[in-house]
Amino acid sequence: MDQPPKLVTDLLMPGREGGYAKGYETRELILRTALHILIEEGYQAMSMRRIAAACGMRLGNLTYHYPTREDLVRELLNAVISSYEVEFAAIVHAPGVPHEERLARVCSLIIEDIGSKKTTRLFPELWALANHDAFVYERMHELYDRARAPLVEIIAEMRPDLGEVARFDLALFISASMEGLTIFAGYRMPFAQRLPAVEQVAIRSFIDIVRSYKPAA
Amino acid sequence: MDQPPKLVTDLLMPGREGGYAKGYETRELILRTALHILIEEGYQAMSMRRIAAACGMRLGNLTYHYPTREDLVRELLNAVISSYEVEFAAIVHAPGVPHEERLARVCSLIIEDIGSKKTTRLFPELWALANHDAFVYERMHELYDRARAPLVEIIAEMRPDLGEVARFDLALFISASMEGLTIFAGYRMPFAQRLPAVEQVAIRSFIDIVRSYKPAA
DNA sequence: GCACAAAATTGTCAACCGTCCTAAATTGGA
DNA sequence: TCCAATTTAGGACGGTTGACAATTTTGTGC
Repeated sequence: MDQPPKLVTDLLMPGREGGYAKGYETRELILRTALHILIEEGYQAMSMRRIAAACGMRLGNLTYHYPTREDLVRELLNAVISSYEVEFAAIVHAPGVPHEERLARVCSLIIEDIGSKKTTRLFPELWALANHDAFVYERMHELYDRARAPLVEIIAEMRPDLGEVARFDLALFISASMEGLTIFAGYRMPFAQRLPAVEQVAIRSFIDIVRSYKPAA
Repeated sequence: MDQPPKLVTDLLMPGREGGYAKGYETRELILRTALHILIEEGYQAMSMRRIAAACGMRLGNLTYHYPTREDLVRELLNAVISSYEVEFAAIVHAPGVPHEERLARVCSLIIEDIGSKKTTRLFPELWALANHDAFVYERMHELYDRARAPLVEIIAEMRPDLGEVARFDLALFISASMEGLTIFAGYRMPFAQRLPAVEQVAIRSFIDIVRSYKPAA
């Protein structure tokens, strides 16, 4: 009742090479549990002992699979971000649909995702971590590059007259606008109720600016 | 060289009642140092010992002024947010200036602030904390309420035909759009260089949507 | 079912954390 | 100047953290 059933896998781990099947399942359990703690209680609550306990295993076993906390965080980040990446890769094309409608659909998907508990909780943690951790910074912005790609593509079709830089600036603005909604209208945020309405405002605004934008002389 | 001289006080402490002047200065040093660590190294690095050491004082002394870490965090948050609140309160009025120009100026100020190191580093920390700390959540959204007020006011003047809800949705979208820029074009973010250009896109977009918005029937 | 790699257990380590307490030094006002 | 209020020093407590080593149990391919 707290959250509708998830539509996408929220964790995408690299295939296993060697090792037992049990070990792979255990690592999956570990990352899934770690993500759960991260979402529910935040980054600092996600300690090795806390994860191990929540998995019903001993600390030594956890450190067997992930020798250091940094190893675990890296793997978790890779798995989580990979799942977003395949999601974005899937929504790129919709042949026969007008450009503006495609823009609206892509934005709608992203904004609805922002309303989910996972995204509302996870990304602010990443934003904070990225400011003090080069690996998180790198990996996170890699994800955003891929998320922006469909926008750049659609904008290019709507405005072939624009230069690449101007198209990019538009996509950047649109992407940033949507991310900003997280804090105000994300899951259990004070204006979560307004998310559908603001989504309409946003999409109208995005279509307008892409249609009418004239780069500075 | 790392940052231009700050234009506003970045800390606003409540006036002292009783007590010596020395103590007030010490508390100010403590909060200023804590803020510095928070910005440079993140929330979890901001430990009592770390703060005390950076202040050149003993732990016992720090705990005299702020008995618990929670006390310190509360005071720090109040001081930091208060300084933003006076900043916003100051930019409300500009008589004789056209509405659209006023909207542009307010947004310009906010976006330029987003480009500062302090804001780029501080707010993502707040966003993450707010998800797991009721006090931070409350205080932060209180700040955003005040930051949105000037926008609502200007929108009301530009669009007296709109209902309150529609005006609010517009202001919410505009506010969220700007905050979202933090992650992409804030201080030392990958597209910090594009901030001035995106600012122009944003402001044009905001003016357009406020001018043309028609609420759903 | 055997042998061996993989997985899981158990216990220890130094480092750090927030909190608390007492004694000394300093300060500011009468 | 003197005294009380305030500030600082210094240490100790219990608890948590990440990392590590030695050991036992388990799973799988042969």
